[in-house]
Amino acid sequence: MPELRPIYPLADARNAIIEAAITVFSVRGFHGATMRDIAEQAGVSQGLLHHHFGNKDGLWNIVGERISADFLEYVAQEIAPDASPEESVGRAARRYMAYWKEHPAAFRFNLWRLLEGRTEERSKRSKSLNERSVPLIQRAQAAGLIRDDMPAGLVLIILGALVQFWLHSQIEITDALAVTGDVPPSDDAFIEILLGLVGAQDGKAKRKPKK
Amino acid sequence: MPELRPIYPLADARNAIIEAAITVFSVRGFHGATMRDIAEQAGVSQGLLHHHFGNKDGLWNIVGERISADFLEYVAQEIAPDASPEESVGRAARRYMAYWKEHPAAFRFNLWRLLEGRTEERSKRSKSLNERSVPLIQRAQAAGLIRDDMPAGLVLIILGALVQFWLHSQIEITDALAVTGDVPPSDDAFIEILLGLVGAQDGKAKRKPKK
DNA sequence: GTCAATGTTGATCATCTGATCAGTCCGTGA
DNA sequence: TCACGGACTGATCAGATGATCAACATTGAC
Repeated sequence: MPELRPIYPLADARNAIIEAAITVFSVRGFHGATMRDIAEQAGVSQGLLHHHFGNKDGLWNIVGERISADFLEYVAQEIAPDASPEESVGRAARRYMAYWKEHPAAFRFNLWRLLEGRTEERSKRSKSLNERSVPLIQRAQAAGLIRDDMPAGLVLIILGALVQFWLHSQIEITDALAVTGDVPPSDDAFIEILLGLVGAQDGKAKRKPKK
Repeated sequence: MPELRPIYPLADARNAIIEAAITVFSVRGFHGATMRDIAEQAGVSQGLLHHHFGNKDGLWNIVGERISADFLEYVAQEIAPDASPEESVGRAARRYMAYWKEHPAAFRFNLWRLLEGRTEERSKRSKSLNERSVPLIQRAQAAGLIRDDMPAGLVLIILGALVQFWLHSQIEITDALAVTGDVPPSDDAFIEILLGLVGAQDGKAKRKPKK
């Protein structure tokens, strides 16, 4: 959290602007946000945004790069190539959820970016993460921990999709469960359910619930 | 596709406007779309939009209601309360995917609506669908066709989330599979994989791939 | 201390956008 | 036939918005 209304020789008004832009963009999207909103939120003049980032597109792109880099750094360090497959898939899944949970603005920004379309570096961004994660799952498949009736990449996609949906659709989930009088599980319990879904399904090797 | 440049006593310019609005809103979202764009796309004057719908919000809401009603009608008729559980879950899942596949504009509009936040009737909208679908899954669970280690509502949510992700993230999916040199399955094959995921997992009752 | 480069502001511009409104056109019912 | 109401248009308005620019402040190199 950067200080607002920075003392003059603040090292980096630039960072304050980026932080403000993340906040405003994530709430209203590209077209809904205004340069004035962002400037006010950052506590600087509007002209300064153009001085540092050229135009609105430039600012949007910088915000996107910042978020991608931050996310990658946070998640990738948990996906060590030499980790034992025993608990590593669960650990990675929990870390993945934790990031988006702790950075709801970044989460929404990515949804906006998906729709706004101005994101052709998307695959480039996820490439390095895939190259770390997929072998992890392959090893877990080889160890009999993860079902091997589908490619490792698909397992990864399924886990990622469900975590994302879990985070942005609590309302729908609550509603669907309410039909039978159930209540949504906790975040950790949900991860356990996911791991059970993709766990090896021959009776014996079935995943035991965590303690 | 409504005729552009309608002859004067055209029964319904109103519908032409709604169709145009679906198109334009789905591409650019609420703030990105302009009343002029929509008017031009519909082949009418801009003033007419305000005459029929009051303001931009009014038009946005009408479009939302139109899409929701259309979707419900399309999907719900496949979910007969008296259907046998044998193939009904698969049929419903295929129909669900088919709708969004055939109506990509409606699909994108719903994503926009999720982000724009102007949608508190969302749960109301999905309620009737839940009340039809959940019992369907419960019966399939009782018949030993669907895994019963999680509530029926959660099975529904998981299937829905994966179909949606499947539709809007083909790029990510292709990338993740490319790591191991795999290619994405067809739509139908993907549905089969999903049913295998949530299928009862005791060796015997396992779901056999379709023909 | 001087000076150039960079950071920063506030005012201003041109354009876009949602909304309004007077007025025209057409069908309909008395 | 006439009058009325609704559909529709085209021009126009007021406000918002992205961008520009001249002027001032600050920093750091020499």
